[in-house]
Formats: sequence, structure tokens, C-alpha cells
Amino acid sequence: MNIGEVSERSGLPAKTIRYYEDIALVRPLRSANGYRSFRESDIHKLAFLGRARALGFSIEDCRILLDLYEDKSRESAQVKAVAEGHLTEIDNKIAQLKSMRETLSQLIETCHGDHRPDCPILKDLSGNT
Amino acid sequence: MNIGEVSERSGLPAKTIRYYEDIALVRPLRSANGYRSFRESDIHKLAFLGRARALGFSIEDCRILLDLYEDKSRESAQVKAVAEGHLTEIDNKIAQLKSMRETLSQLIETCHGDHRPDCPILKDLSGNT
DNA sequence: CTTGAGCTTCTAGTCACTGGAACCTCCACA
DNA sequence: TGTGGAGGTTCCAGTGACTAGAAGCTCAAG
Repeated sequence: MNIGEVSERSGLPAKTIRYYEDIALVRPLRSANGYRSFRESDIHKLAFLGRARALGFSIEDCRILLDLYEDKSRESAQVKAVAEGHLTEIDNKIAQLKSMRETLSQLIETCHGDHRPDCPILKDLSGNT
Repeated sequence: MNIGEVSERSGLPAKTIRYYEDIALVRPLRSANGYRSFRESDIHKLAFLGRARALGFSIEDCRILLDLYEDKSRESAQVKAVAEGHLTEIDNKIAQLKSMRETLSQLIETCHGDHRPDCPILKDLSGNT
């Protein structure tokens, strides 16, 4: 199967699929004309990658998860550890964003936002309390 | 004032300060020996940038905010608009992360995480329901 | 006069793609 | 048989906001 159809079926842009081959996440065969030739298992892998990326896993995490997926003697604890590490990162990011949000929304509230130049947002950024 | 002291006083790494000069966010003078020579106003700007970046504003937003800061005839509505745009982005990111978090934590809960290979996380990623 | 800290510039790497150029291949239709 | 266009190929460069590291210059203290 050619890359266009694989792109449709996996939901990933062709560029991304080529990139994933570049970094050896998938290894499609080649036809006589030089075109990539994807097997069902490649499409399956790509869809796996799409879902893992949608959950925010890094490419390196994806690589590990794919390896675990293909290792039938894996221990589920290994998978869980990767997922938990990622969950922690997500929690950290959420906490950071919430803290930014908090500060920012307070500043926005106190800014009258009209034609006058006086602005508590700039005041705060400039270090004035 | 040399970059080292400015780094300490502004809280920004020297590398970052040089980068900010590269992209013309600050324009320190130069001493006869070629060293950057920072005025108080440069330090002030850098501290401003540090705070704006800590609130998650992009470099381009920071550039706009700095310009507004220096434009004494600005309208506070302009500042507020930038801040509100950024707040919306933050909210979007938080929503996305929360949705990831939701899915991921549910998967983690159902994974027993022991020596057995059976794993609902991988099952889900592989498209099995 | 040496040593070491601190400064300079420059290049390249990060992450995960994405855009674009130049070129090749295939298939349908005239 | 020619042609046009869709779809494939590779390679290079850019994104954002730094960061690491190398090679070399300057300065102050001992």
C-alpha cells in the first residue's frame, strides 16, 4: 500500500510517516519503483503512534511503548511505569499553566482596558508592585 | 555593567541575554574592549522579559508588550488584548492536557502493573477496545 | 608573567514535525 | 503515442526559545 492511502487510514500526514521512517519507528518495504510499500502491520504501528502521540507521549516514549507492544514477554509494570512518568509530566505542566493562568487573569481583571495608557499588567511586568 | 552581573540581577542566563540581543529585544552598548555594556534600562527590560516569559508569553508577545510599555501613549486596551489572547491559549492548553490526563489516568488505573504481559494501556493504544 | 574567570563569536543541537523545490512514476484520456 | 496531473521520491531549511560547546580574547590578582 502506498503512502497516500496509509496516510488516510492512519490519520497521519504523509510527511509525518516519512519522518517516522527516518527515525526508524516504522520500516516499510520498497516497491520496484522506489515507492514505500506498507504492510498492515505498518499501518497498525502508525495508528498506534498516532494514538500515543495524541496522549502526549514523546517520540522516545512511543518508541519504548512500541517495543513493549511487540515484546510479548513484557511486564505490564514496564508499560505502567512509562505511562505514570508521563502522567507526572502532564500534571506538572497543568500545575504550571494553572499558576500562570491565575496570575494572568488577576492582572487582566484589574486592567480597565480602555483608551487610557495606565495599565496594571505592564506595571506588574515592569516590577512595580 | 557586564553581562555576568546583569545575568545575576535579571535572573536570566547570560546565553539568553545574548540571544535576546541577537533578536533585538535589548540593545546594550559596547565597551572599548568589545564587552556588552548594559544600562539600568537594559536590566529593567530584561527583568520585564523574564517576568513576561514566566507568564508564558511568547517572544513575539513580549516584543509587543515591551513596545507598549515604552509607548507612553498606548491604550491599556491594547495590552489587555494581548494578555487576553494569551489567556485563551493557556486555557486551551490546560483543556488539552486535562483531557489527556483523564484518558491516561483511566488507562493507568486499569493496568495491574505487575510481571504479567497483559496490559490495557497497550491494548488501547493498539486500537483494541 | 601566569593563571583563571569572564567575555567574545560561531556552529550545531534540541523536539517533532512542516514547507518547498526539483525530480520521478503512474494512469487515464485524446 | 503523447500528455497532463496526481501522487510518489529526496533533500534542504525553518519553526521556538534557547542551550552546549569550541576557540579565542581580556582583565585582574598574585
